[in-house]
Amino acid sequence: MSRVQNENSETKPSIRESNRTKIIEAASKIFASNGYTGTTVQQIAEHAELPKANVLYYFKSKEGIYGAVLSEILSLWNSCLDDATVEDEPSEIFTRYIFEKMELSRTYPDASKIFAMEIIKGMPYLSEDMKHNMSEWFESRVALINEWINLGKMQAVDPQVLLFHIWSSTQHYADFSAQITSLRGEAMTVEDYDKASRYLATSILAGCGLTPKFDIV
Amino acid sequence: MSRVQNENSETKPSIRESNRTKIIEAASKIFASNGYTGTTVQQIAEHAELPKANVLYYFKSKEGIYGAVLSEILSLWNSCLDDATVEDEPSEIFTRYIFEKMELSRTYPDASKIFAMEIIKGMPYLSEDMKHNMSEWFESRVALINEWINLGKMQAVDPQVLLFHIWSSTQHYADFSAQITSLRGEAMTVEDYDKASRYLATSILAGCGLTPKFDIV
DNA sequence: ATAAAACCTGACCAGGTGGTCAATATATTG
DNA sequence: CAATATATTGACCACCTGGTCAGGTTTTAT
Repeated sequence: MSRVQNENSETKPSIRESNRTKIIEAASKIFASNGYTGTTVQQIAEHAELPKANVLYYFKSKEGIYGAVLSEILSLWNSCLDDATVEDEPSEIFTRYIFEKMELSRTYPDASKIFAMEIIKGMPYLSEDMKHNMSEWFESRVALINEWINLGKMQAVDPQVLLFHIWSSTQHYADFSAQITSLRGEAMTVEDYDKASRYLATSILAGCGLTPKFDIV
Repeated sequence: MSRVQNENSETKPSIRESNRTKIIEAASKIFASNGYTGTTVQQIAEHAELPKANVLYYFKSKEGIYGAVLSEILSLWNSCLDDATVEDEPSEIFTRYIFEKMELSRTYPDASKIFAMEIIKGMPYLSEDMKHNMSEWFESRVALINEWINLGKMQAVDPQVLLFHIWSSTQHYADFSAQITSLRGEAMTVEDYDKASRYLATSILAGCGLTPKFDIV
């Protein structure tokens, strides 16, 4: 009974977990704006308000910190698309998915940036395990979309290209926020995100011969 | 007679320019896959087949090399959208622009990657000059699109959001090529790029109430 | 030919980096 | 209250990095 907030199976009280999350949060910010090699353990330590040696006590190495950050990020990547089925309406699922991805970009821009840089550099630290999970997820979603197409629920578009389209256009608002803010002259507000989401949903769904269902988001 | 290959106005023979471009080309590759801080001058020197001290003879500093690479990249960024006018048909211009951006992603993926990382990190090295140029270009294109809208040549979509959409969905194929190859199981061919370009043009133009003009690309 | 300019490069250095370690302090447990 | 596990930390080090420089070679100009 009680003690619910622990996602881990271990019953370790807290100080360990508390410090580890403090470090991971600090590291995420710095990795996002400095990149992996541009980040020093000293910087992470200062941001976490811990001595450097203490940081290295919880994570044996800088690479260990980075790995923890990466896997933390991937655990965020769950979405409504995960448990969509053939019975669902693609227009609803895609609309919701686009809004979800946009909300993720708005709420966790650092996570998106770190992931983006990792991929741009050729995924040097992404474990085979993570790649495998990504591949499985991707294949199953491609299969699902193909079923929708065969059922005549949407136009015949290449499912892979469609997924890339959704990812790129939504993640862009996190990854390129500096440029967007610079060009617009001001940062994106929640309303701006909503407008952009509606536009993206309209355009992307139109490319599938669908009309977005805004009432459900 | 002969000596045509010099793009610069100076009549300096060649050795200087030849070595500088050798260095910049080598640096582009390494910056793209290692990032700024992840790249060492030694690596650039080896790739350019020059001793390190010789590299530092042509560029005073690592930052100098990076700056040269960045400005080289921005000089690639010219496109058909630059000299489009109100008289032009938006469907033609956008179709051509999307195909151009995709061709750029396919042909110069390293340039796109370096630029993407620079922006993700918050544009720390982009000169005020370059930012200013980008802003001017952006504002004038936004104004042009607004004119098209006022003339009823296309649906009323936010021009800023539209441009971000085009950039993100096309540059994705350069920046995230590692992920794309990994998920597809094979690299994108020229035909794959063409298919994806057609799809993107269809979807993005549909979002503006337009139909792409494939015959002109 | 000769002087001047441009080019080349091995050797070197000061500063910063990730990571270790031994000593100490704190918390947990029986 | 031990005693044992966990947590904390300053000091330290081997290594790597960007950058310098003096002395050399080659090219160009007169």
